[in-house]
Amino acid sequence: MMPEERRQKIIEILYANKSATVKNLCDQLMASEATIRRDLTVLEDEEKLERVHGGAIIQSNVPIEKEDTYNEKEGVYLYEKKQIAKVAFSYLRENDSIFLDGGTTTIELAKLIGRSRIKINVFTNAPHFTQFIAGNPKAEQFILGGRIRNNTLAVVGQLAIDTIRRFRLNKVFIGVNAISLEYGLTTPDFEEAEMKRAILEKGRERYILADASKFNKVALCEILPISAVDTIITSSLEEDEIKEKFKLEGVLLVEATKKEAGMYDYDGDA
Amino acid sequence: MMPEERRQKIIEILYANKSATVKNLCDQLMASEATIRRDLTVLEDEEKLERVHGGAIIQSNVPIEKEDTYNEKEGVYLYEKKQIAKVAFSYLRENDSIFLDGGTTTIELAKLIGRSRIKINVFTNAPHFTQFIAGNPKAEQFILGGRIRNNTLAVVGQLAIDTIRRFRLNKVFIGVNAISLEYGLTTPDFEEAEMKRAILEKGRERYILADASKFNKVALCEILPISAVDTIITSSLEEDEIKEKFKLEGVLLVEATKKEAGMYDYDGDA
DNA sequence: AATTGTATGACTGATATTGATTGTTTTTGA
DNA sequence: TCAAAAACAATCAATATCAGTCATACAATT
Repeated sequence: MMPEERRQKIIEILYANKSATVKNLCDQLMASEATIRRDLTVLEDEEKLERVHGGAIIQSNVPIEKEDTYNEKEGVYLYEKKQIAKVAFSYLRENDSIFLDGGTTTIELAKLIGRSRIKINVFTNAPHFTQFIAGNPKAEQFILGGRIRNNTLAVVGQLAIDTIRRFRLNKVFIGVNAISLEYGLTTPDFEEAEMKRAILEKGRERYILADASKFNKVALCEILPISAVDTIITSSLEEDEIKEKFKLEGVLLVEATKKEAGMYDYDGDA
Repeated sequence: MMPEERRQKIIEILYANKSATVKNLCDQLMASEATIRRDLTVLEDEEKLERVHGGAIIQSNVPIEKEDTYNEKEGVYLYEKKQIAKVAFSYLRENDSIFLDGGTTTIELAKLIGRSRIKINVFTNAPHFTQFIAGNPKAEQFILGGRIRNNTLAVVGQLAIDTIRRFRLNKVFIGVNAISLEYGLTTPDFEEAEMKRAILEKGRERYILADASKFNKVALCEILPISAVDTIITSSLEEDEIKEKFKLEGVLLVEATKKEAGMYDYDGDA
């Protein structure tokens, strides 16, 4: 078994049981204690679990605020996300009806909308976005109802999917965890995948917001193939080769650090 | 069982039963008294419980974080709201299904739930509450869908009212702007009044959270008469006369700064 | 073929956890 | 108030778990 594969299984076991001992994991994964301990160390560094004496426990307690301040320390990714959000904002027009999917990139777009005075209807499945968007008195907000996943704070479930089908959306903006030419758009959680698919199917213009780190990755749950979206907004990619391949799929790849025709600039408090 | 796992279970047992003896915990967790005592010492250092001779009780006086700066304009009322929220929290039990109405008092209750580990289902029409409640991994959250009023950030409208009717709620907690014996509960916005009425009609136990400044006031839109609620939790009122009149209407008036039977004390030095 | 890098498991001294035992403190009830 | 009972803290030895080191295995690269 490959190391990554084994670590993925550790996470799965932890999500199922909330905790696991080292011995336990050894038996299930046919690995030595040393290997399991090394895996746990790696996964703890990635903040995917919490080590305790004897094993590990899952800490599904990941408030968005914490994540935000974490990224703020990281710096570089937050900057990229802000750049991507600016480009996405430049695609908005007065009287658009848009959908904003939950995520750390789309939240930057929500903040931009909240600081602007654009007249717009915003649907979202991310309850915590509303306080940012509310800063713009000309924005009308709608939230999907349903159960909330505590770690991403996104609404998921059948009620939400049923509701989204009742609206006509002009533009939809979705964040994903992984983009691959072969496997399309994928994300780790099944219910979120269902939700994102339903949203994409309702949008007339479909935008994916994803920084460069998301490319050529695959997560557990399939959303849709690449061809199901119109535009991917990302931070700058090194390889031109990748861009060409996306063009062949009928997808426009926009890089945040370069200007494209048809965009107008948005500059914070202008 | 791993130490951390066992300590989490201790917290769970305490939330379910409000208190536990050392012997009791020994039996449930198959550990010696020495081990349990050590666990209790650790958990007390982490301020997750309070040790007493013979065992431990829950002590939900959670560390106050920076959030005060956000609400600083509220000033003296914020203290009253926190006190009211603490009393409201003391009415919660494991596996309750509650509704939390949007408002500046109920948000303090949301924060308490988020910092606790009580197992509870929370329905709300206030999207911005979700990030607080998400701090508690054992809380399941549901949000009503619909249009959001930008000034209160509460979901209103027919879709939300239709949705709330599909659920059975154990306890509902509502904030109001004005309470009057003659005119009942009133609030300035028509749609919010509709919403609050729908919620109150669904609740088995109905609690109103209102500080003393809300009494003997009338706002534009009628919600329901006083008799439609079971308990009003408020800060201390000067006049005993008022309390008597509420009692005649079949409403229990609880003052946050005084102790009442049936409440468990969760702030030792209050 | 030699080298580099990574992954793995075995080993070892260090650290943490546990239950028993002891003597001390607190509670209880006459 | 006093004495018995209960609960407690401190200590110790046995056990479990941990982190670090080393040698081996294997694949990719030189």
